Amino acid sequence: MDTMYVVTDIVVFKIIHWKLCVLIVQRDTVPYKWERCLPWWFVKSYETVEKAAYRIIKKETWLSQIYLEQLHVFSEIDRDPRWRAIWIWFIGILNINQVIVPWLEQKEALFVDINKLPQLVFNHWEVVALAYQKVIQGIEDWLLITYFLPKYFTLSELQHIYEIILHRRYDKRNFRRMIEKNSHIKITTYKQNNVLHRPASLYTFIK
Amino acid sequence: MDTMYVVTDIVVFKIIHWKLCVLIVQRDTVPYKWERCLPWWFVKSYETVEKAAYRIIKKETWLSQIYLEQLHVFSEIDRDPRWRAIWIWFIGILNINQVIVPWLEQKEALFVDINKLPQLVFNHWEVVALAYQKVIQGIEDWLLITYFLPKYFTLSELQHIYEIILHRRYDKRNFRRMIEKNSHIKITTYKQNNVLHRPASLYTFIK
DNA sequence: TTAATAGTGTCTGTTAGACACTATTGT
DNA sequence: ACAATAGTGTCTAACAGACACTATTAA
Repeated sequence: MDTMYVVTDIVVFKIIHWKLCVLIVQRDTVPYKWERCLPWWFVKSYETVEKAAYRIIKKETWLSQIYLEQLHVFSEIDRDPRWRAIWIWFIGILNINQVIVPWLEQKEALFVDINKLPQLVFNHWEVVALAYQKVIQGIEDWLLITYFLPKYFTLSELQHIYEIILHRRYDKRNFRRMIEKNSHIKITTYKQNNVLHRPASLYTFIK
Repeated sequence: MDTMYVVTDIVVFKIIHWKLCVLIVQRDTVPYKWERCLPWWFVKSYETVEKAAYRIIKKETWLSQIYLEQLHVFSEIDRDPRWRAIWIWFIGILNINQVIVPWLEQKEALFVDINKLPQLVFNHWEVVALAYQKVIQGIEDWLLITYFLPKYFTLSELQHIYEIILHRRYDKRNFRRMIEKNSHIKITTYKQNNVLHRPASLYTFIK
């Protein structure tokens, strides 16, 4: 009957400029002080691991809205020689309209193309790969994709995000037919405006 | 920076008499002493959560082989008023040939049909439901079903297990065609023996 | 009128599901 | 021979994927 530190770590995904990106921060504690890593912190005794994850995201991005889902628990005894701890990893998803305030994006926290990640401490690169696999699964199985988009979106945007994450192309007509059969995605009467071309109808998710 | 107790809990599944069953034990500590619950215990500082799960299963069943997979972390602060703890839940699967020694099965640990579970402490019933959902997912997505069967098995056994877990029927011919296309399941040259009918060919999983 | 993207229909090959009889073994 | 389960082929409807042109808006 031993007690341990509990740490929450998060792989935050967001599509930026039609690329899948991951939120990277700088460590402000030893070991590896100032090196690049994924957002993390200790879970406090008065909060759940989910609450801790929300708190960490808010500290790093000033955003209080994010989709979170548990990814995996790591509990190797020699991961950090100073403490006995376990690491509860989350996947987080921000939608394309959720912007991070600029000075934060410049100085401390930033999104990096998943294909151009810098060296990360510990096994963080492997965890990103695991998280990406789970996102792919979630998109094939159900509506995880909804969290990458705001409430209203065009079918081209939706198709674009499918293509980026699943790394394949869709034929526009076949894609639209697929969506028509999906009972969770419905057309609205709204349209895009201020675009330099025929405005697209906006769609929405119904859960 | 607080420390907590870490508990591992396991939902162990096994097909017995062609029914999906869950391993139930008796609590030997307060609160709820002697009531039915799922296998659990504290994670010690010198082991991972997985090692703890194996240890718990060995204590309850005397079996040292089991398939384990992480299910979910619960960390509500008021779940147990005596300690601040977090609960790491696992799914465990035993194959149809792995028997529990009889006196244990009678006295302390036993498998109960998932449709006839007794009252369980805490939210254990909900966790079983969550675990069952994940098993269904795992069977649809990939080869989780392999863990319900021993190394060699007949297609009728495989079909039977699919039918029990996914709660649907398959046509024998369509099922066999489906399996032929599955590159992870291969026929062997072995056959059943000592059966009162035409002996079936044995198949095996290649991973 | 042009530039830019939205929106639409058909054909074809593959797959999933419905369906019934013959084969092989032990007793 | 009988009891019991193994093992096999065809037809059809639904679906997935390939493919090219017209529609609508702002500038």
